[in-house]
Amino acid sequence: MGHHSCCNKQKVKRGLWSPEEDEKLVNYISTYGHGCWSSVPKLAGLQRCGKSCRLRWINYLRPDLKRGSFSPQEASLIVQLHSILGNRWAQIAKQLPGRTDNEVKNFWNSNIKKKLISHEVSALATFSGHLQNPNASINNEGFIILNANPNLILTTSAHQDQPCLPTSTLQTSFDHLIDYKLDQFTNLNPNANLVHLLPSISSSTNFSPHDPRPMWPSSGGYRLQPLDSDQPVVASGEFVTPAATLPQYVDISFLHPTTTMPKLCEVGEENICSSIPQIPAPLQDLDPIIKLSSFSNGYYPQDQCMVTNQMAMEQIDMIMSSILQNPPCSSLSSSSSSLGLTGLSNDLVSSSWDA
DNA sequence: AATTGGCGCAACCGCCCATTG
DNA sequence: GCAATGGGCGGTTGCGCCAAT
Repeated sequence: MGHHSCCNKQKVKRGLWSPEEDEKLVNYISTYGHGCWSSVPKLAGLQRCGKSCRLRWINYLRPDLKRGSFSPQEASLIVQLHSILGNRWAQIAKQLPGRTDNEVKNFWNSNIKKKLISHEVSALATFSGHLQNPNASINNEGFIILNANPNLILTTSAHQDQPCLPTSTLQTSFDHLIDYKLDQFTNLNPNANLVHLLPSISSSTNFSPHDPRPMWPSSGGYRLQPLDSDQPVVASGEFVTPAATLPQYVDISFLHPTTTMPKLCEVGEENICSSIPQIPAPLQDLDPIIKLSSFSNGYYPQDQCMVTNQMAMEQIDMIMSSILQNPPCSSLSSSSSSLGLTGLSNDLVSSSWDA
């Protein structure tokens, strides 16, 4: 596994491509096209494997590639598409003419991700502050209650790069929380006890997948649910609110009190769009302190693969038209607010490429 | 001037999936 | 139906550059 048949042959060169090799590959593909990649190296007079030739062409030699640093518009688009698509670099790159998935991935990992981490650390400071706030409390069932505004809840995300909070977070120091976050980002602590914040379904309820669906609360708190818990059903990890950053304070007032949570088993790729409530109101009226959130589209399941292409494309269309209509530096705030994207994206797009 | 550490990026690796014989 | 093959994708590695010491 790993190597294709053409790569197992003798005399296959690896490593950086020389200008001479580039020239041979460009000349050949310009004249004949690539056809079957496995035959390209032989026909082009290269001692490379076909896969290597393909990669070199796609990522570097293609004439339609756009070289140079990413523009603010491109960076803005990447941030917003990533909040929808996750690490689907090829899908993201398709929305960026002249950019490759490799380029987008590198840009994210070397530039934006750093900003995310630093932003999340500052968000955690706020989170910690709210936990120490007498207006926030945890009741005896483990619900976080924000008494001052019952429409504000704490959310986490199951997205990759967006780790959940440890249960210990709620009892221990802020420093511990920061350490934990960094561990998560560096994969040093993958087996930590994680929690999702779930709708406040009573833990005393013996809940089975065939029972009536629980309701999203119109107020009140969310219950902490360890990811590795043996606790039954209680929709453990089935649905979490989407988020590009953690922790967040999200206005759930748009969720109608009678909105029902679909069961995971009921939400196939074909009908998830209709299952997900749309956001009727922008978030710009939220208190500034809660504008840490990036709330792309109501909520979606823990498994990001469940997000359909159709849903993603609708989002992408919205984002792209918004970006085209609004120069990012001057008006991204309003455009992102209209998309339910706040705080994080603005900071990122205004600073991530400054250097 | 030499060394070191961080960073960006090109390239490779490992896997998945579709196609083909 | 099955194995071999090829294309594609996301994750990871390692090299080279550069700034800091």
